[in-house]
Amino acid sequence: METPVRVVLVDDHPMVRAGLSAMLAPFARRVRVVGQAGDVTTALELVTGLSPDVALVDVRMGTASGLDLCRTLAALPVPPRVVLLSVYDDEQYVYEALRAGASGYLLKRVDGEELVRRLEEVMGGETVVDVTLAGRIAASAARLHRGEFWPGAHLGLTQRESEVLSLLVAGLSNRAIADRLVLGQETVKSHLRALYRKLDVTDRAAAVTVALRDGMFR
Amino acid sequence: METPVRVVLVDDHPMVRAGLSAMLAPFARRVRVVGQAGDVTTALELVTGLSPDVALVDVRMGTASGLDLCRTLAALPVPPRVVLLSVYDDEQYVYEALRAGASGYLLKRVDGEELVRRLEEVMGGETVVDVTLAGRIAASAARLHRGEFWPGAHLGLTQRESEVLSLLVAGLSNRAIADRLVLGQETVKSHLRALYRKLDVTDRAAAVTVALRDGMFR
DNA sequence: CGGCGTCTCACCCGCCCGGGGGGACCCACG
DNA sequence: CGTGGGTCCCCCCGGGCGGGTGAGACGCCG
Repeated sequence: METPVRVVLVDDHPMVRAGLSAMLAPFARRVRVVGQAGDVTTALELVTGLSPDVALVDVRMGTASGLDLCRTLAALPVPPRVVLLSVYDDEQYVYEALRAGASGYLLKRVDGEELVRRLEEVMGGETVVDVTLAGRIAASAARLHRGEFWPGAHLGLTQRESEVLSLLVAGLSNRAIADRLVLGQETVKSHLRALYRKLDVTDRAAAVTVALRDGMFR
Repeated sequence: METPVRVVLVDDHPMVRAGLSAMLAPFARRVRVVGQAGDVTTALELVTGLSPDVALVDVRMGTASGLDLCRTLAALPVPPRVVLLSVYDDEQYVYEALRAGASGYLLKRVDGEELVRRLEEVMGGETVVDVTLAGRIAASAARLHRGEFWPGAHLGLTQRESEVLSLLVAGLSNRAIADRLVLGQETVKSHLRALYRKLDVTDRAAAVTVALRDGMFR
């Protein structure tokens, strides 16, 4: 066993910090919490002062974004590895996180043993992503290979229909949709009819309901 | 000092449970954590078996809703007080929570001292709401006193308008809405016009988008 | 080459819907 | 007691929308 991983916790909830500390306490020989911060400024002071191995950062700290902090930390002369913690199991966030320079993206459902193992993996140079997310990312990658990448493809919508639907959800009229997509409104009506048939609805309001409930758009 | 408040923790994140335990540990004489559950079923077993004073429940447990659990617990022969914990500082959730039978709605930013005090207040029969939320809710106290709890009340919708909107989201036509509510469709149109004005939209599709995005209906 | 699906556009029809009036009743509030 | 808001209903009107049908252009695949 090597020297323990030195970790700084960054989260605006005292509760979460206490939870992390408590969870990591039994593994003190492998992971050592050397500091805690509840906001971005003290987090920066702490990291520059202590030069920890890893900063364990919440992605959503009230108003401030953990992603921004991640970028800031990654730009330091002696950057720590940054592992982001989140409750959002959304693929998109993972991409942003890794692009922001994070070495890991874990969900808050992890337990102590798992967390310690992941932190050690990060120290070994690996990039760790929560397993459930990793699975989904793999699945969506597979979909990409099959060519299904626009929202609604799983319902048999064509790309164009998906575009029309997104504007419909945005509240645009047929005329406005036509202008936006540089089409005649008759064309838009054609797409809408196909859309209604595939979504099994009879009007635009119901189509919006189906689309939003399905999670195709936000 | 009376006997300590007996609390059961319900949260799908082991970390949060650990954090709560750690935060409450220094106050063992006032609050005692007698059990922890990571899912709804074990939570039910625990509560029925231990009959705790308070169940401290996360509103958002992965897929399951803490609100549903709250309703279930409130329907038990010997119901515990239920205090919901959340990261969402949205008035609407508070309404739903209280309607679901909760005795409290606290944000996860609370510290140990605060939490202990709140739990004791709950045991005293009070209904506790996070102070920042309480302030905002006080603004609409008049509505609360009149018992206006329907979805959309926070946007100034009347109860009738809310009913119409819900059927609109369900994809019904004006005629169908009128039949369902036993009204003339001219009346429905009246309500819809008021609705469009309040939601700042011009047609039903946009109204559906606003309603669903706001979380008024699912 | 000849289907097949997608995307594009057109014409016609019927009517629901949005927008503008107005007016009735009831009840709470001042 | 007046006033204001909520609920309910009515009229008219024009346009947007849903529904049907048809067709030309393009790319794909067997």
